[in-house]
Amino acid sequence: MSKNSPRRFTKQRRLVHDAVIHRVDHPTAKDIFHELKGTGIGIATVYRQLASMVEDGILTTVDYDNETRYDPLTSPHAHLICSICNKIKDIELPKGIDNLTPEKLSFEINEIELTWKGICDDCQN
Amino acid sequence: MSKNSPRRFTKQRRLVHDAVIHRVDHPTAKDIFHELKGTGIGIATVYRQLASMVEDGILTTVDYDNETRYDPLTSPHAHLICSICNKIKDIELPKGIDNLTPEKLSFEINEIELTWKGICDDCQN
DNA sequence: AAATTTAATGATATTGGTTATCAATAACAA
DNA sequence: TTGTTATTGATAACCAATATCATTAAATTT
Ligand SMILES: [Mn+2]
Ligand SMILES: [Mn+2]
Ligand SMILES: [Zn+2]
Ligand SMILES: [Zn+2]
Repeated sequence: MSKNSPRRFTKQRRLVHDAVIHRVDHPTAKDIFHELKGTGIGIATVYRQLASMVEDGILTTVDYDNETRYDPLTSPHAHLICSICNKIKDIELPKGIDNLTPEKLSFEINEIELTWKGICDDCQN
Repeated sequence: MSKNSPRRFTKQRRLVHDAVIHRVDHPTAKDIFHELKGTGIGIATVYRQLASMVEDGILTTVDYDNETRYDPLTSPHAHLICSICNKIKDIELPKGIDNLTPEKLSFEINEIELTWKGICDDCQN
């Protein structure tokens, strides 16, 4: 949204970017950190870079179980969260959802968050 | 859901229950603790009692900003969250929402979570 | 290609929400 | 009343996330 600071193209920024940009499983900062273990990157830098990518609109966040997860899919979509394995799956936002938006109120809507929680097919035994 | 443990009616349980059961603003554990400041109740007990009330199905939880908030409204409903004052309002779940449920997948849905984030009328200046 | 500027890094301390520990207490049953 | 044991409260511990700060290294200027 705001690009007011001159962002330097560090090797750490590239590392975090490349580690998260293609992932579809909504990793935490620690997940990314562990993936980059061999590079010597600091945990604080991972947190900082992920936060700056959110600022830049490259990532969105998904809060689950009081932990921030990062999502490279920035277009509006819904989620399926398995309460057993905690996996988060992207799913298409239902077509008619915008028609159901409460417009009577003077609430200025910026964002919709739709999540179905349950048990994924892998965990159904 | 499960009432497998013999729950004792302590005065602390009554205090927490009475402090949260009629609230409509989705308080945190610390909010309840501060409301009960004069009673000498311990912060750990507040956390424990709130958790046990969730177990008993008396409360539900709403996670926002990596903090657990407690909700005495246990029937399915949606939320409006103001990203400025962080107030959470209950709102009716749109009628047609169940028809939009993704049933193609073999995902066993237990719960729906629908939240609109934006700016409440009070914060629009 | 230096020299300069300063954003970014990494180690680590700190914060804040939440849970674990455990001796003391009190609810409940006998 | 007595015995059992769930619950309490103080506090240590845990964990995600942020703040601090000396050092490093992009980016810009000589
Ligand atoms: Mn997603
Ligand atoms: Mn609610
Ligand atoms: Zn699963
Ligand atoms: Zn507001």
